[in-house]
Amino acid sequence: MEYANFGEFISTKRIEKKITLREMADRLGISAPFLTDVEKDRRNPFDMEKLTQLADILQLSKEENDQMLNLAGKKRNAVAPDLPGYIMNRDYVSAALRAARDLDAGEEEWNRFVEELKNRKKG
Amino acid sequence: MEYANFGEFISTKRIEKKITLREMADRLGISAPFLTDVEKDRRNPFDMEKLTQLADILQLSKEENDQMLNLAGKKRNAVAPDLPGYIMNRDYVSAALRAARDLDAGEEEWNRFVEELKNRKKG
DNA sequence: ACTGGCGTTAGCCGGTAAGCGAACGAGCGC
DNA sequence: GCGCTCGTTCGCTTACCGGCTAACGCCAGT
Repeated sequence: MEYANFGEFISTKRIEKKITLREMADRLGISAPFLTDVEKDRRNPFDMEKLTQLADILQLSKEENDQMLNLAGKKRNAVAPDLPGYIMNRDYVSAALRAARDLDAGEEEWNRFVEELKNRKKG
Repeated sequence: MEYANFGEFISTKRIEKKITLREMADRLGISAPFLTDVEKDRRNPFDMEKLTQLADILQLSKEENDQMLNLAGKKRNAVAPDLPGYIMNRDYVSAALRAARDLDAGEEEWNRFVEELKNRKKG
């Protein structure tokens, strides 16, 4: 499924699960007005803590969760909020990203990297 | 060289180059008090535009520049500010980062990725 | 002793974001 | 018609952050 933004995503998922807006707000520990604003894309997505709760409440699959995180990042015009923690303080990751950027690595090259990782970890 | 934080880095480099604080502030288009605060690590590092100017003023090598960007990121508790632009809107990069995280990829694996990239682009 | 440059301090301002309570309008069951 | 639930709007408070001006204390030179 395609979603225009983070708010639309969580709104759709919430309604699918037949959860009321006020109930979800309660479960997240926020007010209903705040939640409706986020769903309507008038506020920024939540912080990671609430995003984690959200994934639990909405029972998201890993794919859906990744999608949600990406949408959360895009609205903030930043990287998905689960990634900085991994990149930060791993200077070799930063260095690799710069190398990939400077060498114009494309999608296939990144995918090949992932495949090799999987093979190596499995074998 | 090791630097405790971004401010210490730019302060050290500035003094090495025998540039006065007020002069550097002028060149960056900011006030001297603001600059001193940043050097003393009491304010956040600059935005990318000023970081680029800074690299030019201080005549940083690529390695020094990367180091500066990493330090700028750490102070903000975020990824180095040159990277989000590359990661964002490249969902395959986000996906690869998550895969690497979940598979516990180590430094050697990331470095191998970079080496392969270099070989492929060169050959 | 005076000046001038240097880094620094203190305090202020404007913008933006998180988050809330009060109150509202629409729909529905009785 | 009444009352309830639901989503929503309005306006407010609080906090942080970028950036500034004014003014300070410290030397070095004259």
